[in-house]
Amino acid sequence: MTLSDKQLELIEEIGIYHENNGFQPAVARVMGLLLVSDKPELTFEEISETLNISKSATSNALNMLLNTGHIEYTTFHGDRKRYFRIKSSNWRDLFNKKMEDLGKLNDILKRVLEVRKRDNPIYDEKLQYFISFLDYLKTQLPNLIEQWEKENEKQKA
Amino acid sequence: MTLSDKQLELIEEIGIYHENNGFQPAVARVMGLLLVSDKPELTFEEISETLNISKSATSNALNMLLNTGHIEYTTFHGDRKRYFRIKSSNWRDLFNKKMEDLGKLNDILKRVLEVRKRDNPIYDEKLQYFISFLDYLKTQLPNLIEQWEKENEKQKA
DNA sequence: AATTTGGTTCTGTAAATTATAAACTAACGG
DNA sequence: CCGTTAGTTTATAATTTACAGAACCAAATT
Repeated sequence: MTLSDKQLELIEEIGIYHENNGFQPAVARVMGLLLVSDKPELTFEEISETLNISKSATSNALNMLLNTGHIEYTTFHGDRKRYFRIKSSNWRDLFNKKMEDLGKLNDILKRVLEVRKRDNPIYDEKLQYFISFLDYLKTQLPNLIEQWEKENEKQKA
Repeated sequence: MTLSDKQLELIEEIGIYHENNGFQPAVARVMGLLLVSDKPELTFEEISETLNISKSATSNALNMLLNTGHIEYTTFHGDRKRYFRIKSSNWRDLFNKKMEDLGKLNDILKRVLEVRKRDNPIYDEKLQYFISFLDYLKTQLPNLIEQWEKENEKQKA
């Protein structure tokens, strides 16, 4: 498989994005490739060869991405190869994970307020403020998503 | 300075949270300490001793956090020590950074759609859907924040 | 039953990260 | 100007990570 310069460039950018989110470099490149590839589904061999990573690195990356639900595969009758693709539900998941992360932060911060004993309550105020914002965000986000879905329907109609 | 078990535990949790966000372990622990400490401001020495990290690690961590605007310090007349504390504006910044990151992702995804050539447009649809959601989120987030600020005013009154 | 295909698992290692200890420096106090 | 305090810088040690290469394995093919 050959890729255009733009595709190669994008794979690197997507790679760096995912590296910053805690993925290993090779794993991040596999995500990039599956995303920018003209073909939506690629085999183990295609991935390994196109990205120039060893079979072991490819195996590890694919299994990691399968386990974390980022990709999936199909097979075809009379063909032992697996055809990997990005899980399309993955987008919503990715967004949800970011939001969950904020939730985790919020939980920690609430415990901070419980545990530390500051003489002057002024020091707690800003933190309380942020916590309550995150709580508000959590309640309002579903509404926002609903609203957007409505808008989207309108546009289609 | 002595910390309760709960405080020590929280420092580790905050540490792990920040490590996942790309901070070095020692840096992440310093953030944790400044957050859970009963005293809002701590000296270099207190930080170094309480966390049991070397002077150089402490120096690096504090300078890194100063440079990235996560902490700040005050001084007092006739006292050469600096008193470090978490920048309170930091909370909003932290949230903004997460949102910026989603914006970055969105930019990349838009370019993906431009660059890859998939025969079947069905494969582009879900991605387009996600992109338009992120766009919508970007327009609506300021409103949401404004709304929350209003609610907050009401509560105070 | 031997070989090929489509991987997986194990071992070694280069490179990067993280932290330490010790030497150093700049400011102040006596 | 000598010692102490408050840190910084440098050199280096320890740990972790990320991957390649090779051996390995199970299913299908010849």
